[in-house]
Amino acid sequence: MDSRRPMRADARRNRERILQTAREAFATEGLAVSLDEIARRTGVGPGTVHRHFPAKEALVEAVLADRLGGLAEQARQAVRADQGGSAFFPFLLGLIGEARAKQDLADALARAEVDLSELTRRLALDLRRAFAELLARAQEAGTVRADVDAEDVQAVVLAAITAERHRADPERPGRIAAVVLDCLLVA
Amino acid sequence: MDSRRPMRADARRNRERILQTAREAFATEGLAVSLDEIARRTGVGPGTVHRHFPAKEALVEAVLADRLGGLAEQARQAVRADQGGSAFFPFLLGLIGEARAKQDLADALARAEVDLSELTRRLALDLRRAFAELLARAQEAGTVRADVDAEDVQAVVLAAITAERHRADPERPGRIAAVVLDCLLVA
Amino acid sequence: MDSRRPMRADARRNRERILQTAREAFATEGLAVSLDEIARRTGVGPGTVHRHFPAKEALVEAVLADRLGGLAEQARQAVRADQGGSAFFPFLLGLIGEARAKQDLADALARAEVDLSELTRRLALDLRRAFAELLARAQEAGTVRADVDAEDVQAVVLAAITAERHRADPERPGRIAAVVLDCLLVA
Amino acid sequence: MDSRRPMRADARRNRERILQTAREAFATEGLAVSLDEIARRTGVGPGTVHRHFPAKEALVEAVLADRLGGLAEQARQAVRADQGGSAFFPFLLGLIGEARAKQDLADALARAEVDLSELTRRLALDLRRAFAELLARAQEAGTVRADVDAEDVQAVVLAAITAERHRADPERPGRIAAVVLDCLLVA
DNA sequence: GATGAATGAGTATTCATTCAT
DNA sequence: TATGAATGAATACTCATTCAT
Repeated sequence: MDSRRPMRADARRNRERILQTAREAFATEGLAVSLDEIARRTGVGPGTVHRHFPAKEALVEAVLADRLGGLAEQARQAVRADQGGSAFFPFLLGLIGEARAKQDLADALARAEVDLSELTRRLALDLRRAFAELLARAQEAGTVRADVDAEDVQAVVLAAITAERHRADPERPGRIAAVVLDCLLVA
Repeated sequence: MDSRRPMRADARRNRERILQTAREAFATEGLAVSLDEIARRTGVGPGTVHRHFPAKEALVEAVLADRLGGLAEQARQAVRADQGGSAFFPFLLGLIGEARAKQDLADALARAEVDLSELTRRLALDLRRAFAELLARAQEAGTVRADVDAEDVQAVVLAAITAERHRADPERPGRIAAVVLDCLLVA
Repeated sequence: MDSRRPMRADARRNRERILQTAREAFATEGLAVSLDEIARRTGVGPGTVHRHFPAKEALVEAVLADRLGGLAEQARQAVRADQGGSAFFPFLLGLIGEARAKQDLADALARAEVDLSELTRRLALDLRRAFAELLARAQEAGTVRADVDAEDVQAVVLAAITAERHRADPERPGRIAAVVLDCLLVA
Repeated sequence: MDSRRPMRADARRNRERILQTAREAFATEGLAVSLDEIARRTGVGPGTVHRHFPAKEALVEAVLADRLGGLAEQARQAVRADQGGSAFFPFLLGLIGEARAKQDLADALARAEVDLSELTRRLALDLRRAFAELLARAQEAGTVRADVDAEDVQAVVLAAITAERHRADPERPGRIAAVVLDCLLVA
């Protein structure tokens, strides 16, 4: 395959549809969903899935990369919109809110540091950088405690997502996450 | 199995040994470990595993119930030893510390509320009650914020475990968990 | 599995039946026959084949080893029955005659020297030794040319089998093989 | 494909290139090489391979026919150059020597008589005729035993190739083949 | 009760072949 | 015509579950 040539329109469409199916399947049912099942739900043959993603791991990674890419872009936007650290908490809450609907985000964050390909590592780094920038501004503004770093914040976000997932209160969405995030405030 | 008749001594011993093997296997390698493998490690045939646990799910639940039972007992001890809410944070930190070594604890807590059998639900309730008692005392003593309930605390503990698992600092074990737990302190 | 304990009677029977099916399938259709097909023909599930032969290569080797073992035993008998080199040509002709019916024998000889397990190598060596003994006696008796060794003879036998396979004359079975074997006579 | 119309120049060129790739691939790696792989190595799409060779078997046959055609041409040259049967053994030795480098020749000879198309059968016949001519002259000259026919000789050649392949002595290439060919000499 | 052999549906992956672009 | 994407049957192998010994 000549990777410099753009993919044929129908192929690209199929690739997107498979990715979409996989994203949902992995998010709601976990990574154990079989490729045959994903093919079936997408409405293509198993061979088509394999053409686009030579091994299951490749599909998992593609889903992950897609997610990380989106997050990194959101983070960069937040940096551009930021005024004196004001974007920090809203960004985190947005992240958590999104994760409530799409469970795979937590997986993306959780696995971001491990066993991944070059592309994925680069995207994770992009995200980390924007994260760090937002954090630094909030710390300068004195709203966030000084003894945490970007990785800590990422861990806390993951923690908040986890908490939210297991203590979802339909009446007050995001409440428990907000409680957890409180730990980042200056004392 | 006729549950009214006590099990033969050797049968009970086998059941315990299988449970022990499964606990360790699930904790270190995840639920994907095969029953044949658990049988092999225990030194029994696969048929024996099936006799005690008719389906894999039954074994998973038994491991979970075992874990929850242990936690509930620990919690009750903490209640008995408590002096003016003093046992609250040490108990949580103990929980988190233990979870660092044994991954299945997080799963136990996370799944405690869902899809489980009568026995498991009862044990989860026992745990919840002791938890609530510890929390109430700490809130009366004024060390824990008043706007959280026992379920919130459980979610925060799960959050702290998650954070700790993804931000493990060998030099300062428990640091990020402590940061997260800070959110429970009165403001 | 405790390999010191004899296999259960029914298991041994199944193992033999699978081996038998595989022998015939490999001999008549080549190694490309699928394990599922062999299972089907034997009347067992694919899992049963896998229990006895963990990978396809293991089954191929088992078939091969079986064959080599039989050949080695035949060769040793020929050595015991030999009188002044008299057993040499009859043994070779017997080999070739058998190979006419069972094609896998040629494969067994051909692959005997390569890529094989300890067991297989040992059996191949046993065969070679008996072969060499028969050859030495025939050479001493002056019926076989002195400038060939046991490996040469094996190659010539393989050659004769090949020739026989492609020049099978139903009226005079073994004729072309006999012609080829003539090259071993003293000039 | 309309065989009455000459192929377009570029199409013919593609056909040749695919054939060339297949020849090398089959010779060095066996028939298991996939058509996609052959397409890739040739630098065309899999559809193009299929256009020229509707099924894999057709490609295999084409390679075979190509080989047989070449052999027949060599044989005819040998006949033209022959002086009183002098070309017989050199031709056979040349064949065997070539087969040492290119494994597919043995396959070509071995399969020449079976399951093949009209074209292939005709080429095989051409080869057989030239073979027979060489043999007749050598028999007239009294160097080759009278009780073998052209098909016998072909079988012996195949046998010698097989022997050579399994008893290759790097120090004396062709030795075992020469030993086998000895069986054709008059006694 | 225990054993471990057998079952068979299920998994990831490959590849000859078809067909839309 | 050429391309390469899609198809889907097939392959080797796994494993929860059943059942004869």
